[in-house]
Amino acid sequence: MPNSKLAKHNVRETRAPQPCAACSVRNSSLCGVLSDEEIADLNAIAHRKVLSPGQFHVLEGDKSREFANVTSGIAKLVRGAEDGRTQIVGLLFPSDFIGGSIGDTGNPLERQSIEAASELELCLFPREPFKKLMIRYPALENKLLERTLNELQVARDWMVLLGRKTASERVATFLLHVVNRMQNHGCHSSIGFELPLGRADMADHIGLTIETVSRQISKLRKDGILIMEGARHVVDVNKERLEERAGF
Amino acid sequence: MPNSKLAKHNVRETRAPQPCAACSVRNSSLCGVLSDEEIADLNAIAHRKVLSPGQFHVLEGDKSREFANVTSGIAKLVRGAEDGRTQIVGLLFPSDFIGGSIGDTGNPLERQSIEAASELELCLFPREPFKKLMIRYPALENKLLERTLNELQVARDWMVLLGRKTASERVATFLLHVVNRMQNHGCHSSIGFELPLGRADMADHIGLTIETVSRQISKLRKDGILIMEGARHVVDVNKERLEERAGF
DNA sequence: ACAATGACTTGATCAAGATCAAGCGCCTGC
DNA sequence: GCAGGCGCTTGATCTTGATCAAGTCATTGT
Repeated sequence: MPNSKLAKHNVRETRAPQPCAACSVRNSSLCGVLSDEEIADLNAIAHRKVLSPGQFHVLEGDKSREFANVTSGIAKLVRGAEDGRTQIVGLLFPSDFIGGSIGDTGNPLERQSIEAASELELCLFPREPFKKLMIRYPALENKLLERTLNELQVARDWMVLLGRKTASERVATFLLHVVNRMQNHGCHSSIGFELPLGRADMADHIGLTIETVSRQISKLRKDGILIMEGARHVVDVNKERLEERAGF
Repeated sequence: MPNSKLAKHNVRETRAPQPCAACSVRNSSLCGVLSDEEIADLNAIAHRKVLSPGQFHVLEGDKSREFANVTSGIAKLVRGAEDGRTQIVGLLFPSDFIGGSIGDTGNPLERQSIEAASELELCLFPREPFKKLMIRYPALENKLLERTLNELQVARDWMVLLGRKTASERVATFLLHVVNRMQNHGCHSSIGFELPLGRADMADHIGLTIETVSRQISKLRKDGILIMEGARHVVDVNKERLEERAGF
């Protein structure tokens, strides 16, 4: 496991080192709508990037903005302020796509970036070539629209959490989300799973402080709803009781 | 001005009473990407609906879900819980489009609806015919994608507000949004404008209580940043000072 | 082995905003 | 004109979660 000082120097970036055929999210990602012949065009414009935990991939600035697929690992979509306050506006799991905003009139204030929460692999597509491919393959654009509309629903669900839920509801809701996504991606073996975020990141995602998150998790453990070994490894969860606590 | 009991009975619904040519948002809405000939196809599937303040247009249930354009008035996108807690996840101004989620696998929990904040006119498009038109006119789908990506950005901005901003920052941010949108839509004469939401709705949009919103507005008035006549009519705002208070 | 560091936990205290409680002004209907 | 209701304001008090402050535990470097 690389330490963080070392990590800053080992970003690797490669151009299409292997065909999409070998990609672990070939079918579950956006790419799933393209045939093996069609996907060659996508492969031609793609390049991969590997990030270590804590490293950033910046989405700001409209000159070099790219679309991206998460091919492995977990990423945080982060928005920050100068004064240190930050908000994680989304988690990205393998097969998730990052669309950014498509318009060329993008405002410069879009201070949003992707931060690796684990060892992370991205498949990047430069903006303009990708847009041309969407014109050529309408199914691609259609799938992106469908996913974006879904993301909008998810973002609005989160607005309800941030605007109206209590601390214990927030933590329960967050854990449910993680458990569900982990199960969908097969990262959830019978021996449990690792929480993708530490306490500080959870706090930044659900709009609380580290201490409040910690206390709420302790309470869930005392109440037997959550069984853990150490601070990150979840052994078991009682989803029914968690759903009760999540409210709504 | 109809009282709310009367209002419940005068929903009017008509099928394409007049061509899109006469529509006040013909060019600023999604429809702007279609030529006069092409728009006839859209007109053929459209029907209009007029709502009085407080009336709902439900978006739940995947059988009859429709896409919609706001042609005049202002609407609230509302998500609610059984226990009375409610969150306004967006405001809709003339020319805004309501996409909902496009997938046919829509979850039934999508308890979201549109509530008229003023006299409101919607132009509704049944789901399936509209999707067919998007296939026929790719520019339509492209424009919808562009708008949806923008809405996602806006929703995530709001997540930062709800997760990390203080009460006074929230109120200032909200007022800035309203002023800017009002100016864009020409609803902002030199004699000022009416706030589109009452205190309770503002509270539900920015995640506060009525009382806190009221106190913050009183403070802005005392500080001379906001000049009002009565509780709803804004005579003038100092945008620079409001931006300072909005933070970030 | 041992200091140092960083992630987490726990307790004590504080404060921002919620809740409770009047009261005001305005409109509406009788 | 007047009672009633509604939306808003303002004040007093309370609560939730933030802040401040140790302390634990595991890991890492010397």
